[in-house]
Amino acid sequence: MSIQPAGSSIVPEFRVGSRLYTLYSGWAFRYKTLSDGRRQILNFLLPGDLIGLQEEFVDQSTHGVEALTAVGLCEFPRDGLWDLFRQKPELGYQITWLAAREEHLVDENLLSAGRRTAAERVAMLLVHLYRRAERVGLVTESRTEFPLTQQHIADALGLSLVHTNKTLRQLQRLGLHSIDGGYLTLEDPHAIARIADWVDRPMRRQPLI
Amino acid sequence: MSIQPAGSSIVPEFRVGSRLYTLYSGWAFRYKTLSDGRRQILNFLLPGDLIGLQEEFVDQSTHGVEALTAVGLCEFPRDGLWDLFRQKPELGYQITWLAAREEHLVDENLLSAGRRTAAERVAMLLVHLYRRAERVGLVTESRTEFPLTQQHIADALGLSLVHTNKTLRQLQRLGLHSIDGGYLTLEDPHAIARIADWVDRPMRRQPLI
DNA sequence: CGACATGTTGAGATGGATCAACACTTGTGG
DNA sequence: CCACAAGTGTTGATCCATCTCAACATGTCG
Repeated sequence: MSIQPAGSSIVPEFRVGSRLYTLYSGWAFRYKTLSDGRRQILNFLLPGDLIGLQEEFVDQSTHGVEALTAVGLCEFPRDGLWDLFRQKPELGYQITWLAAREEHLVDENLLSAGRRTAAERVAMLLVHLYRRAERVGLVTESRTEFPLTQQHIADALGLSLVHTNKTLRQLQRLGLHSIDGGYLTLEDPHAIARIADWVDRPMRRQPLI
Repeated sequence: MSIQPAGSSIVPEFRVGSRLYTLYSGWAFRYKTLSDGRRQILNFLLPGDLIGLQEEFVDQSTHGVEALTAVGLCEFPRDGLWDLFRQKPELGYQITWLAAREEHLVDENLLSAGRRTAAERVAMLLVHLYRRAERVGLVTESRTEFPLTQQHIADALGLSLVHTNKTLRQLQRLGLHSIDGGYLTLEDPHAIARIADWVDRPMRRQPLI
């Protein structure tokens, strides 16, 4: 396993033939940028998530991956995914599981960016990340580490930084959540979930790779 | 293989335990809706695309799939994906290939919805769909069947129907494209690609399932 | 023929963008 | 130790891209 510091680039946005990892510890995110610099964060990565699967199939890396905190990475063997599928079909199945789940995350984010208002997007992001963190055991005493800056939130939601700030403050003033000292608390989980139009769907237990 | 008419629902938006198919012929799309009816189209499906993979892993279907034209569907064996991976790892590998590629499509759409202007989104959608159609042999004489209504385009781009119409007309007036009689032509592929900030990236040959 | 889906266009309203300041913290070099 | 720059968060004022509302045209289908 290798360790990388917060803010470092795990997969550069344009690059040929990178490797496949699982995120063992820490937070990261996938992103794309337009040629004039506008950036969209595609989804956030929590422990257990896969990094670099698309690069295996698309010849050029089309998104970057960056560390939000210090991260631990677990690298897959170099000899190719195809061999892995042949030799350990169970592992192949689990990789597909993770790929389908990540697509599900992007689906949710696209629904937000395309159809939700600013307040709904922010609420959705907070609830969604909180529940994901919860599922991988990152929540203690009703709060979770929350290493995103407002710029990250804005880039994830397709909003401007300024409007993101105003919307966050608005929700916080309503007593829905608080972000303090790098930790997120859902002060009124029911209300914030209602705003986000969030329904907690059961997912199968996550495979351990 | 089964056939379904245009406009029919292939996978309803909320449903437990549906099946896995490949789209053999025709056009379809995946979508999600908020509880008040706002709809977001996640991506369009062309021949060779997979339908229903997420349902295999998420216990409840979280997106619907609808046919745009009459479609031919090829159903995977009922006995479960896990057996398939074990017995035919090559097929498993190709399924993962397709899953990663579909995620790549959703990534692109999220970038559009989050960061592109209306004109850029429309340009991107037209170029992207045209190139995809081209890749599966649906382009003849520089045009492709184009079964989307403006409502579909609006729902895919996160725009209102009215603004979608005005933007389409604007691009058409500039001589960038034309949509006529259910067919799309890129009149000025270079210009429209520039607006879309589109770069044609090579992809590996698509596996035939 | 009427009902309905689809496309088109103008006018006015508005959510969110942009611009501009400023506060606070952290790190860095002198 | 201070001076300064850079990153982050906050807030008000103004602007504009897009939304909403409204009306109408066209084509299809029963």
